[in-house]
Amino acid sequence: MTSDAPLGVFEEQVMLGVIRTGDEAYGMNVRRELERVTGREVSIGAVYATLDRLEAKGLVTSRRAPGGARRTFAVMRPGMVMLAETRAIRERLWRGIDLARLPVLA
Amino acid sequence: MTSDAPLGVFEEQVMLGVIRTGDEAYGMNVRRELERVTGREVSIGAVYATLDRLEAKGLVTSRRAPGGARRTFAVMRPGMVMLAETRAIRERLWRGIDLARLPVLA
DNA sequence: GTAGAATGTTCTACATTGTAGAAACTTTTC
DNA sequence: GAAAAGTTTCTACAATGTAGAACATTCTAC
Repeated sequence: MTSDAPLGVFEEQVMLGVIRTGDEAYGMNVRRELERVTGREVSIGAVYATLDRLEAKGLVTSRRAPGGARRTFAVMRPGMVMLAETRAIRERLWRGIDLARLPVLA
Repeated sequence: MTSDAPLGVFEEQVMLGVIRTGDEAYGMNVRRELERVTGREVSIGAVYATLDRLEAKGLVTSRRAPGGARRTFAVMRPGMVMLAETRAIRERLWRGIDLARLPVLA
């Protein structure tokens, strides 16, 4: 149940971007969605490199409409599991921490 | 308000580990806390390498009790800010996503 | 007080992930 | 059918993740 090798932060973001854009999840669109939601610039190269790596790991699939230019992606079950695990672990680490009530140095 | 360069996942974990262990936040202890909470093995080298990088970025400080062996760490204000930002962005990306109700391929 | 065990830190080396941007390819528009 | 717009691929490098052995310090028992 606990597949090893944690997701990197950008990997997680990209997967979430794919899920968020649903049917329309091709590279450029994922990029746009990520920029929209995070408010940060995302280079297109970064998106594809990450998508390719996720696909190589079997967390994501891609297909291209016959004779089409766009390559659309979808998150596969193992990807979902990874996302869930990643989140659960983080949840536990954050539990009980309230940054606002914390003594700070400098 | 939005300092650039996102935190890596292990960087975030280590900072949370430092916060969690409070006064007792020296390397070995942070490691133990991380293993306890995440349920995964963490190599001590990884912890220190990360701690050193975080210190180099000014997100964390360390000091050693005079003539003591242990080096204890604490998260500094910029580190807190980073943690908060990292979390906020992720929150936005996850908002509205429910992994349980999602069509999956394979 | 000293040898050995236990605890803790540093160092080195390499694997994986993050990132940018130009090149190449497709589709659309005129 | 050529230029423009949109999309993907490729290449190269930077930053982060990771392991483990070497080294230093403290503790314990004698």
